[in-house]
Amino acid sequence: MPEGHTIHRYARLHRQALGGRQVRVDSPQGRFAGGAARIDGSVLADVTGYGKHLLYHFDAGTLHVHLGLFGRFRSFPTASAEPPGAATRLRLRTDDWAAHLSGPAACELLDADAEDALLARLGPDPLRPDADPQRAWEALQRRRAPIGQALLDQAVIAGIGNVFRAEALFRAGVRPDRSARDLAREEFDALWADLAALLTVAERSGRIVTVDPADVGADSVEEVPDDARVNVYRRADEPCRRCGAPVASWRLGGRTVFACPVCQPA
DNA sequence: TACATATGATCAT
DNA sequence: TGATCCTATGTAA
Repeated sequence: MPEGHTIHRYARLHRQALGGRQVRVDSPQGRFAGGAARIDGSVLADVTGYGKHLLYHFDAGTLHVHLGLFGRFRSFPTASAEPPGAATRLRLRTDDWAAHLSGPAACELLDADAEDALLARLGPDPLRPDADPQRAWEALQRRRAPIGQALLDQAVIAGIGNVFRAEALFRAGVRPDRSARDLAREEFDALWADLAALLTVAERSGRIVTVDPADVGADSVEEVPDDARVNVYRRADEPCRRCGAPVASWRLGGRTVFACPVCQPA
């Protein structure tokens, strides 16, 4: 679930449902009880997403949430909300609407310095209007790591995860183990623009679709079936949708990467 | 019931 | 590079 599109989608939905209102905050699980008590009942001025980080700007303090690999929100009209499970680290509620968070890697209050430090270590986020791709280009010039590894580094580009790495490199025809600094500027520009486009579609729809709908017999992104959404991610040994060659996978930067050996030549 | 795996990141070695 | 943390899910035993 959680790459940058998920975070920005939560930010938008939570801003819409809870923004500008007094929010009840608690921690049914108990592990965030102290922090929750400090912001409980204060007004949620805004919710912002930056890369894979969510910031809830309460009058009484800033709440930082990072979903990690497992974190997720469930939301419901308050009247029909299910009882919070034993793993519900954080619950946000108004009279109308409730969100339950489980499994986050981070759920904590940040002071202004900590918030600045957090944002300072992130690269530009393609989903943010203020993103400066030049910073990402310069960061890539400084690395000798492969591009597939650099793309997962949040200090290079914020918000990219394992699915978008595999899919954007496939669409760019770039092999993940090529050196980051060997990318041509035109290749980088196209990659950035494609990441922004893919993330935007995913933020709106709530799912990652990186195939051309026509390639899988669909008329629109919405009509692409769930089992045909991506080109290479988690499709090891299956035929490439473009050329039919078996999709390859290997470990890169501690994660599994997927690529077509033919469409992404060395 | 247990195990493997996962769209993440950090810390130790 | 490996261990570790967080939770849910699907498959094997």
